[in-house]
Amino acid sequence: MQSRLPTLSDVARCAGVSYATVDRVVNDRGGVAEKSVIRVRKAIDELGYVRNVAAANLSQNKTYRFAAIIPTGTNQFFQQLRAILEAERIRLLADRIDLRIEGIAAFDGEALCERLDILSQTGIDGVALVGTDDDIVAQKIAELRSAGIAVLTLVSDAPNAPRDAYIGIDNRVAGQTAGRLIGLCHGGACGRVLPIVGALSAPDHAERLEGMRETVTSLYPDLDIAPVIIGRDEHEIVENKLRPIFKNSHDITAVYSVGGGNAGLLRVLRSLPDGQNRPIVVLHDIVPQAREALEDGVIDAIIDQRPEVEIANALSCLRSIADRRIPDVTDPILPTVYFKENLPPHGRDSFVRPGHAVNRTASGHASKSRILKEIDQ
Amino acid sequence: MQSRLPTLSDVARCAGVSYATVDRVVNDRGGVAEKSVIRVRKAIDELGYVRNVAAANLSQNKTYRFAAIIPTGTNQFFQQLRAILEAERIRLLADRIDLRIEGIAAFDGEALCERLDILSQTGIDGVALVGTDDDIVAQKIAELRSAGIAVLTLVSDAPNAPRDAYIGIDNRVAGQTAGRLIGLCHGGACGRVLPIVGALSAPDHAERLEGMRETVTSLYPDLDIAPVIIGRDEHEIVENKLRPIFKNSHDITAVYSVGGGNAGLLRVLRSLPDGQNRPIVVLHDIVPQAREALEDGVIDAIIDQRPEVEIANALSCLRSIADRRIPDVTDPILPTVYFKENLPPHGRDSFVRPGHAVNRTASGHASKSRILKEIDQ
DNA sequence: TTGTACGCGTTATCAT
DNA sequence: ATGATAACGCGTACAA
Repeated sequence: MQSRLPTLSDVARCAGVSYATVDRVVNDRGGVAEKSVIRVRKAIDELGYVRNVAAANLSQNKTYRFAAIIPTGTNQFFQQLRAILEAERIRLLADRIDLRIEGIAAFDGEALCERLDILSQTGIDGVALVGTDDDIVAQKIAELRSAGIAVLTLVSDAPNAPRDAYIGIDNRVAGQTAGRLIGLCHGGACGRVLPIVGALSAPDHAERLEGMRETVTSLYPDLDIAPVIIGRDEHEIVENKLRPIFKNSHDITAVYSVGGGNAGLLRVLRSLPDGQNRPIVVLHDIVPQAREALEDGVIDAIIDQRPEVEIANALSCLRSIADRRIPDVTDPILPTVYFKENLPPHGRDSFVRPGHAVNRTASGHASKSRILKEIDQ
Repeated sequence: MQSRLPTLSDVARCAGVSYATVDRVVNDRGGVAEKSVIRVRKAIDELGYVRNVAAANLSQNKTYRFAAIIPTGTNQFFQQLRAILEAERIRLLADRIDLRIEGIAAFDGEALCERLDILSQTGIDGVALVGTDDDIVAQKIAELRSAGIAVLTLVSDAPNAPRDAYIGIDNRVAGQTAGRLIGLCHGGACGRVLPIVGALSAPDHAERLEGMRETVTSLYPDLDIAPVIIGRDEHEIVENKLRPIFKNSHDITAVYSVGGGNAGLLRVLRSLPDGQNRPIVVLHDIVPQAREALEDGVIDAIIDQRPEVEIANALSCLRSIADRRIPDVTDPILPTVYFKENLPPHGRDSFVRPGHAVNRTASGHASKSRILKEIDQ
């Protein structure tokens, strides 16, 4: 029935000390007599004091300055990632988080380093980037962290770099899952799996490939793995490398595409002659074309990394680090398998039905108009 | 470079009106001259004003009072759900959310209604409950909402009840996915699928069963569906009903268990004579025994509903409704397929590596000791 | 070592 | 129709 939770003042009164003393105890600032500490701790326990985060944030009145560096180019997944970030901007501003979204050429460690240099000079609290297996990147990350800037790797880790955290799926596990799926779909028959990657310098691509290889070779010895196609996540390159393979040899029974450029793969699949059985196809990330292909039955499964969850976790983590708090323990992001049946709905429908508590009162309308306005911008 | 975002005072100054007038415009309180409204709107646009939610929350100094009603009993999934909620309590208190966790017999609409009556008298802002297909429950939900209490159904919806929202997976889709998996694993061979449910009055169970039936009958006509076992989510009941079936007939090639009581199923599976091939097994929800079974190869796949995500969404949604805001559009929760390979790690490991920004400063230690203390309780 | 007082941006109330 | 101002709880600068 208590409608008001205890405050630091309540604790001070209960402990018979001043507000400032309680603050010193609570925030470990030191310089407090031992017996005062004990009395304060006791009062906190008795009253069940819990720090009010809204008040704490307000009193500091700090605007966090974060940046996200996302590869540009035709890769639809990164376009989607960028769109999710853009859509979050206003919401984040309401929590006093100022997010810059930067573009950068994919698979280019030098360009990434340059951008990081510029960013660190403009003064930011943290940055999220897509990791590369590249010594100069690891070096630059170390520099940033020495300068007190939080660094997160997103989607793909940066091996040997002292980043604060990696936010993304375990890509080896994703590859193993793909291997399991492909194996299952062969139903004991022989076959040959064709892997497609963007670049082997991208740790996520390399790890997915390795995971698939592990599972297939150990659990499905009747399956063979063809030489890897390297497509730089560009659909033209993928298409051009793939066409001759499907034209000249008919032994490919499965395709595992770990990265982007799948528009090229799909064009090839859709143009296969009727007589030629289409291979089992597993690819990554629900982007529009992949979704269509799954709905049309041109491919069999998509492994997704839930970019919305990744971004939410990354922002929460950046904030915790900037606050010098222990990061919230978020659940690890798991590679998620989608078939035609459990493909998520297009428009991010939620299951919320309109009702009396929403959209009715004056303040309800106020919120609505504000929100609509924000979305327009 | 701006380290301070514009405030309502800034807007007032820019618009040449008082603080209170700006507040009236921003919060649609009315009673403002049209020309003032226009000037304020213009100033807001020019300055890029965004409401500071920390300040807003602080000024209201409201503690939300929510309740969650979770079935008791041996069902491990609900035990897990309860544990997740318990673990969130202190965190929630820091955001001034007071969460009560209540227990109730499973599949018992009357008991649920009684509990809801008691709760509504103690004064709460919102409640989350596991829905039942039951007229008196629908009736009671309507009463609560008329009294201004937000009502969410969690895990299982309540058909025809005017709840504010349903937070959970689409259970028909989950069933369809199970059907697809079972079909794939048969590799074109004939077979007979044995479904196990807790109760058909539970909408989630009924829908999963129906979804599986749809996919199997339409896509895999060589598969037959055996009469449904009703086990009330109790492992002894499940075991007792299952033993004779596996003893007397050897034609079951797959089992789909939509609910709880799987300890009984697993005992039966583990004690099958060596000569008898174990069936393909798909079940729901990663609870310890199911995890072990998947690791041991006793079952083939688990369909999970990510209870942590469900709870996070439910709380966020309750808060929005209590605030009379438009609920955040959260991504729909999707049934997630796990094989042995992509089973999430046990201890909720995150990918965070310790580093300089965390656990070092004085305030870092303060946070740490507080958090550890909270966990002990 | 301990205590006081002000600022943060919003909401709500009271006065004009 | 408009304006002034007191909370709200925490962090912190400064005084004792």
